Amino acid sequence: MLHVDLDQFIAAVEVLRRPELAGKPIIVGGRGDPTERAVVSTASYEARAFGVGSGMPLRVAARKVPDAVILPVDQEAYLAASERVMAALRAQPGATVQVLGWDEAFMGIETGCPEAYALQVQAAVLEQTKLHCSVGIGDTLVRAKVATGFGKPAGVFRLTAGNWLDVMGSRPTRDLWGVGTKVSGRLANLGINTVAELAAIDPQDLVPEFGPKMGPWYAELGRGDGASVVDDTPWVARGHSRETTYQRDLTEPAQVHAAVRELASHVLEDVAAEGRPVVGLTLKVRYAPFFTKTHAKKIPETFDRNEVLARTLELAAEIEAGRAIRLLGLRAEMAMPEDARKGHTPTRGGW
DNA sequence: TCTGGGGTCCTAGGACCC
DNA sequence: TCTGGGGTCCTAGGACCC
Repeated sequence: MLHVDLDQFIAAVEVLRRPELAGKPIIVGGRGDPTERAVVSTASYEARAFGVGSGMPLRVAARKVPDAVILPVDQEAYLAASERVMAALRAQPGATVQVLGWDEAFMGIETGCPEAYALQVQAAVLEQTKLHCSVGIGDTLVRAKVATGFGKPAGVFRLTAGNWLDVMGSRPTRDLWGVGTKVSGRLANLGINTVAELAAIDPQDLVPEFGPKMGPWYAELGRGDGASVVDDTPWVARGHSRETTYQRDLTEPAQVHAAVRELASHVLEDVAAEGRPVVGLTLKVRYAPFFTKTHAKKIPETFDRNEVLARTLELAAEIEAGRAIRLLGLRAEMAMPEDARKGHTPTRGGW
């Protein structure tokens, strides 16, 4: 299968509508104001050369690249561009397309020459959207996904059982898709530092540290093994959430109350659009400077606005009085349709 | 340097039941 | 009087991804 990933997608979309920005260091984040609390969504390659990356505080990024063009996030524009890209992928002969996010997808295909097919995909995407992408080829989803990183920018790379360890074996476990800083640290404590070392481990040996599911899954990841089926079943959201980071911390009870109501009304709109009952609520509170606490509540199936709002306010009552609040988030979990797929995908994450 | 906003899934521990 | 063993549900929190 193939994994297709657009190159510096958000920055590229911005350049499309403002061609004079081509070749400049572009940073997209928040409302485009580096004095606000916000982080970088995407930086162009020119900005990345200065050490700017996704997730970095906008303020810090602006300091690193004084000449950067800093732009606000425009989700509608990226979504529209994304839909054109996905349409181009779906139009490819014999392709099953599984969308992973705005700017990436798996493609299941039958072909004698995947490299030729990949070049064809790149040409089609470029022709129909004016955007460049990189393509990974693999015999599992994990290998295809990891391969794309070696193809960037605008290239093609193939990873299979045959060359996986040659390419990845000496790399740190952190380079694997699904291993972050925490897990790589815990693996290091077990004496496992490289992908090759992880690949050699008996899956059962990781159960005491990571549990019955994740332990064996990490071992599989080290080998690059796992699912190899591209699934184009339409995605069904498990829930919806809204979060707001306040530019100034909330300190007054009345402010908190108003903020919770605001949040709840947004979440209710999102849920209403799906037409499925709410079965659980989670209120997330970040007390300044960085302590996060969640309050969760299962609720009887209900669509009812007032019911959900009342339950949200019950949760809000658990907020500690007198503490400065930097962020509030509310997540509503929805009842799943009977036939919705569950646990098919090989990793966690927002798709 | 000081940390967005949208998601998914897993685990541990306590409550409760038989 | 002291306490098995299994199950489910719920809450809280963690980790990761884009």
